[in-house]
Amino acid sequence: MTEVIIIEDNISYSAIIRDAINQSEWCKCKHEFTNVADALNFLSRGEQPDIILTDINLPGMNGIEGIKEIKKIINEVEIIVLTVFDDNEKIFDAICNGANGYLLKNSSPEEILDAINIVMDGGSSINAELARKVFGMFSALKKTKNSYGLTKRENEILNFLVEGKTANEIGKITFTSPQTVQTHIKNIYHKLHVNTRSGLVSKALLEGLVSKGNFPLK
Amino acid sequence: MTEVIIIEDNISYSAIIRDAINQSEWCKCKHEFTNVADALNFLSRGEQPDIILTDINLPGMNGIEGIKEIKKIINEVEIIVLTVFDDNEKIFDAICNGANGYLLKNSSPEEILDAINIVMDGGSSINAELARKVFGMFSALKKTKNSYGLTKRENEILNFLVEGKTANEIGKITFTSPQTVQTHIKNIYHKLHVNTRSGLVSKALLEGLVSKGNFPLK
DNA sequence: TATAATATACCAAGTTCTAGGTATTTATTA
DNA sequence: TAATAAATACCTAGAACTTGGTATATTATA
Repeated sequence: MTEVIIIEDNISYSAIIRDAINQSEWCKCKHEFTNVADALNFLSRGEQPDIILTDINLPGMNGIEGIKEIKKIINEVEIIVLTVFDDNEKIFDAICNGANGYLLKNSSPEEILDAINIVMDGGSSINAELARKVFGMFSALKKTKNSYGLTKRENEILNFLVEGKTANEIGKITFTSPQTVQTHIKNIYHKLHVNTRSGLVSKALLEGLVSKGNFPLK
Repeated sequence: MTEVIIIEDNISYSAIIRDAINQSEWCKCKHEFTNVADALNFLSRGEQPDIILTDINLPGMNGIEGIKEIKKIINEVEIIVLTVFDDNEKIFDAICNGANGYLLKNSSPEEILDAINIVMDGGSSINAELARKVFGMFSALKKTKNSYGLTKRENEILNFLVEGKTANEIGKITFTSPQTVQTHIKNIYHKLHVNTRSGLVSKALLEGLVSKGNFPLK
């Protein structure tokens, strides 16, 4: 029997979910909370639910912080978040904190039970609309246009710099003199408006000017 | 009527999918290809399918490169990829290139039709197992923070270094001597096993040792 | 073909970094 | 209280970087 607890400040919505859960035969919800603090209090008494269904926008501590605190108490619990469509930041944070279910707040009892089922089965469940939003953000991120007009050679050298190599080392690799490499670096500096090696590397990575595997996505 | 084309080198699996699609009333597949080149050739003749269902491991050009090339010809098409479970890299690449459906290669005809439906409806579809894998990688990423045992001061200085500041500048900001800053940097080098400023900045960013907003996740 | 862009290479002065030290003060912890 | 960790500060020599130049051969491109 899967045990679920709910953290949701809208008590009427919370009641709907609870009832839906309790009507199933494999899943029960005996405890509901309207804020994270109460739930943490409950968990620290040694209770171990299988699933925590939590809202993100909660009074007091929000759901994201809540997830972090919950994981400190029990790490094995599965977390499913309920979110509104426009909460881009929050969805990311939830993913990073290890939630395995993502539902829109208007989800039907069936959708919620489905998600619980999938998560208990070892999968992750994400609503199709949210999935498109999440994927869309990743793909937008990857459009690493070389907007600074670096040449092929400059780009090659930039990549070596990001790997921490010195002008000397790069010269040996590219079979050119270190002075030539230094000249290229000088030109890159001017194009990117930086004046330190570290600033250059930082800008290159943060703006996706170099492609380190799937970075910045992994 | 939704038009689908399939790119899949396993012709028997391709046939199963095609038949399943053609048995539906809202979706038809008239063209199958065993490699990307043939599909590109087809698309460049002006054909505009709604959905491209593509394998990732293909002979010749792989599915990821394929997606890139396809997008160059028609940008509006929806892409659903078929992948094996262990293809971590590939899944990321597919997401980054804007695919909106992710199915395991053993997916049933029903699952595939479901995915097509969701994607045509403006959502994204991802198999629960793959979703957990993807989310798990993100959350693992977020946990690599400061595993090198940097002290508070070292961490503070690391952040300034990532901003491209010199030891001198950092000294002025922190009201300490540049020599002290230099000593801290030296210690950071030892802890992170690097020996250049650029290598340090690179490692700090790539491993999430510094927190620049939600970077590296946005 | 003329022009612009790219890649190449060097000079030089001043600054900054790197790596090896030593050493003191201030918590923190065993 | 003794030991440890953290932050502080300085020394030195050699390496590397930064910034301002100049200059030539090659390759696109208008």
